[in-house]
Amino acid sequence: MPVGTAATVKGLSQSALEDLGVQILLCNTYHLFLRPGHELIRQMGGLHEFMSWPRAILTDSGGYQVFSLAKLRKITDDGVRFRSHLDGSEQLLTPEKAVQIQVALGSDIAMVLDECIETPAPRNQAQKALERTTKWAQRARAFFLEQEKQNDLAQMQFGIVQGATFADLRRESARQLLELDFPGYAVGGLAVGEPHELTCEMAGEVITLLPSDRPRYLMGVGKPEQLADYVSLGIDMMDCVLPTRAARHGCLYTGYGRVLIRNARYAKDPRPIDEQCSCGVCTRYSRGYLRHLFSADELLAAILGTHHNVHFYLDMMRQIREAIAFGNLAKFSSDSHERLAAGPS
RNA sequence: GGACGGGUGGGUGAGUGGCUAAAACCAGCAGACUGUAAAUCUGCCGCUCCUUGCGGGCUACGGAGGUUCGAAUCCUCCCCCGUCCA
Repeated sequence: MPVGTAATVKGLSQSALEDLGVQILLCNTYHLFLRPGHELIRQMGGLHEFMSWPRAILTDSGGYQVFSLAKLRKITDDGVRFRSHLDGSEQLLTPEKAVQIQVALGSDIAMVLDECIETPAPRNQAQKALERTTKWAQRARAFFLEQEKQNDLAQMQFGIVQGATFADLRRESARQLLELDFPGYAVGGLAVGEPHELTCEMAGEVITLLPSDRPRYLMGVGKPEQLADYVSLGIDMMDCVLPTRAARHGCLYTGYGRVLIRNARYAKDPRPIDEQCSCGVCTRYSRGYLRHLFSADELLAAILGTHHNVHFYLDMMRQIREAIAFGNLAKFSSDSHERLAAGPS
């Protein structure tokens, strides 16, 4: 899932996203709540209509902002009190409020509000966040089911496993959430500081407990060379800002590593970003031209870079699906590790 | 011919006796980015030497002299640039 926090994937139009084959976008509850406001979006016909996106939308709950905006919030058992980074106003986000906002937005998948903490974290802190996340999930689930009864929602709600880097806490979290019978489950609070091996270990601990006939979603990952690892573990869904953000910063992905397009070595390079890539950028523009756009700080740099990186990620996932179909995901995974580590020519 | 104002590292431009190899910004070079406070952030950015250290040497604030323990900073002359007056 490409990330479109503020109802836009930075640098790409909705038609471009459709053409790239994007099936589902991630948008953000907290950010859309602050601006332009969920009631406004409801009045505009819901998020799909508002942003003209006919395909699926998953809305994150604001749980990640508990982590990323740690300096601007205070957390209590009731919910999270944010100091808005936009206007300084104080905003209270509770599990119920997060549901309410997402119902107003009308996303296809709504995430429960969770407490995402930095890793590594002390065990008692991890335990506390886990317990709160479970309690919030219970409240969010109850509130959602109530809303569903009243409003005939075309929306699903996913729970989020926490537990930092403690295997037993992760398992405990999963078991508690299973009682709430979510139609899909996410693993959150990973890739927030711990090494990749530990991310895999934690995801692996939990994945086997979660029903394989329902989507299992690892939140906020990952680097290109990590995607196949996660899928190998049983992960069905992922989202990440990396392809879009890195693109804006001049980091372009290829099948053989990253091209830091601002580097002087690419100034007169007539080749495309990735000679194996079939995207609209690689079939048309040279590295030299792209480097020029980035150097000159042109808008088109971000647009073309993002287009390529999103294409690259989607293509990576296509290849992974293909590998699964052919029964050689393990080989694909190790091969891609090697290729991506090789570095661009 | 005269009167002012000014000449600082690739650029703009601070600095008006020591804490200055010289602020800041830009450019340049390299790096980071994982449920987006990110078109952001970080490091390097005179030359050179090595036992890589808050290390040594050299060169540097238009030019040449001078004052001073010490000068980008003060003095003298010269050369440029701008504005104005003749």
